[in-house]
Amino acid sequence: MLTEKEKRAFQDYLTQEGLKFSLQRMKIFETVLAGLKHLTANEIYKNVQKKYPGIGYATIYRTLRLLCDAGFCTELKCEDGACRYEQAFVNAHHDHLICTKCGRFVEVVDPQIERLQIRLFKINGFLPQRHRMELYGVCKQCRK
Amino acid sequence: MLTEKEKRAFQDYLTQEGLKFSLQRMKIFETVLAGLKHLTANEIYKNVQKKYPGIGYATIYRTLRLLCDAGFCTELKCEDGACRYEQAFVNAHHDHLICTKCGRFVEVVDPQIERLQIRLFKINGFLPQRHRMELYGVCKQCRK
DNA sequence: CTAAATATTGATAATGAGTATCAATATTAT
DNA sequence: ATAATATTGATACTCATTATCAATATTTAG
Ligand SMILES: [Mn+2]
Ligand SMILES: [Mn+2]
Ligand SMILES: [Zn+2]
Ligand SMILES: [Zn+2]
Repeated sequence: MLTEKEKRAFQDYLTQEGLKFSLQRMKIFETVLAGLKHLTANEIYKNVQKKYPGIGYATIYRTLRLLCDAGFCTELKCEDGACRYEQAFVNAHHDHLICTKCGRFVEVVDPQIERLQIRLFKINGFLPQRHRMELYGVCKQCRK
Repeated sequence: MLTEKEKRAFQDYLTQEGLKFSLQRMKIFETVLAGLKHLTANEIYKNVQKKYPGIGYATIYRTLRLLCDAGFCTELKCEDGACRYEQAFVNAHHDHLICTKCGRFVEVVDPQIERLQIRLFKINGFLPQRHRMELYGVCKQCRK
């Protein structure tokens, strides 16, 4: 699931930025990119620990910040108060449908909505930067 | 800015729910409904203190929760990690354009977007409950 | 290949928002 | 008025995240 090309891109980024390579950084990068999506920092911590016990909490947070800054990963501030992370290497921008019963995330993009959002920015004299749209409801499985 | 009718609605709500009237509750209600919008709990705390020194932090949080449950007020989980509150007595649902330079909030509703959101729920087998849409950009003033 | 320069790490203390606890006090019903 | 009950403020606590710092690892220069 994680290609050599992606690993190299990460190493190149570190070099470009004058940062040093470390095994913990690579393990976190691998976990975030190859693993499940929409994980909290704590879930990522537990995942990385399986492969690399002894890793510190602080390193998880530091590296997640690094990955977000580098654009390999995006942060999603959730309603439960925690942040969830998902790889942004392959996946481009998308929004989320979230089940309020089971927490399921469904990724969606509606080009019409995206266009109307730009129009809203324009109408109100804003220079568009980014947006966040979350649709909360009950998924099919949870209604049975 | 705060009418007798609104005050009475609050008192009626308390009675209906078997809750008791208190001066601190009324002061907080007045501040949230009459004051600025999109304030954090701490900002509301400081505002209420001007009129009612000695009020406790816990009472602010408790009453904000009460006001949200009652539908007088809505909570907006912001990117800076804090919640912001705004009265919902007059104002119905709306979304926000937020300036990333100055923090200005502009309230918007786009009926077309709202319709497309419902369609997205349907397409994905979700029972719609609510949504949140925030558009981040740079406002006209901040681009000068 | 060393050794110096520099960045990273993990442990842990600190922060900040929000919640839980509890005895003192206020409101309401009788 | 009195008893029953809810609310309050102080404060301890939780939870996610950030800051600090000495020990360690990586990189660079010689
Ligand atoms: Mn996603
Ligand atoms: Mn608003
Ligand atoms: Zn579900
Ligand atoms: Zn602005």
